[in-house]
Amino acid sequence: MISYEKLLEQFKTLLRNNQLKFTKQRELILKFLYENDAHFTPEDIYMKLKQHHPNIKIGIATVYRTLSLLEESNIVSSISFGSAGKKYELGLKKHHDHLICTACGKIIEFFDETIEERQKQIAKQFNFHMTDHTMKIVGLCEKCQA
Amino acid sequence: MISYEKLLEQFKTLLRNNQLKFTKQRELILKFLYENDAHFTPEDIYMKLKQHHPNIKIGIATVYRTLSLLEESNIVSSISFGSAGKKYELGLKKHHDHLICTACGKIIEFFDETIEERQKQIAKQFNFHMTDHTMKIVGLCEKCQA
DNA sequence: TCTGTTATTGTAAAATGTTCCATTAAAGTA
DNA sequence: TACTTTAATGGAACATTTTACAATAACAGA
Ligand SMILES: [Mn+2]
Ligand SMILES: [Mn+2]
Ligand SMILES: [Zn+2]
Ligand SMILES: [Zn+2]
Repeated sequence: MISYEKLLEQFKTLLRNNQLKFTKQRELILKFLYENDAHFTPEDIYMKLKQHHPNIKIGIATVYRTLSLLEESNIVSSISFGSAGKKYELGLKKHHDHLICTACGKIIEFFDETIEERQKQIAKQFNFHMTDHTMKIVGLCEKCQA
Repeated sequence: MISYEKLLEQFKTLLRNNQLKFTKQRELILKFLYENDAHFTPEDIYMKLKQHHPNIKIGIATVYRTLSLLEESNIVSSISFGSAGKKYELGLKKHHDHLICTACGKIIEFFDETIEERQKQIAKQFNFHMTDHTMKIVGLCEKCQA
């Protein structure tokens, strides 16, 4: 797993290469996701940051904007639910897909080489240049079946 | 492919079995999706219906509600995009997944037995009761690569 | 460190999507 | 058909997400 310092350098380089600026707000959001290995809505992140950093001013719009930027830059990834909206997580872990429980909202992560390989073949078959893919298995987790 | 009359009967039966009512608005939306084999946003459908049926009153809220109902009833299915929101299509076709071009919005449909089978195995492995699954391959279509 | 340029910010407004509620319409019964 | 019950509707209120804009902070160069 990459260290936070390395990640920060990587982010700063990315910003510099695109004539973008490194701000307190952007750093806070990146750090929050680095330190909290779970899936969060923009609102989740906004509330937590306001609470833990009352001295630093931050607006909800900036959270939305920064998450979009981080996602475009492939630093975070998102999944969306039927109702609960979009949730973000740091995308540093090896690529994975999700099982989502519709009853309790639990998210299980998995990786399957066979599926990954098949996706590449399908893209090729349609002369499609794949830049990303997502797969969600929706249903009931073990507990919620009871 | 099922005829519209059969589909309508199926829908009416479903409504009856759930003490729901068959309304002009619900019929219009179902018919629109039956007659137009593509992917539409709720706004798309709302505009088209207002335009082609100026005599029948319909509200945007009803379109959202009806699409949700139809999706829960497994009559339509939806895919969501990065920006363009959620798009709906009639779910009568054999289950399939999607390739989405980020440049022109083109949607290609595909079905892959290997992936379907693997998904079942993964759900089983996590003692997960799968009720649905979606997979999206995002990238550039043949044309947009040029 | 000071200064000039420009991207980023927070706030407010706009746009999109969801929920509430009083009115209307569907559907069953006589 | 007339009557009764109850679900569905449109419009407005509300919530969430995106955008516009003027003020501000980052950063490069002197
Ligand atoms: Mn994940
Ligand atoms: Mn489709
Ligand atoms: Zn669960
Ligand atoms: Zn394309």
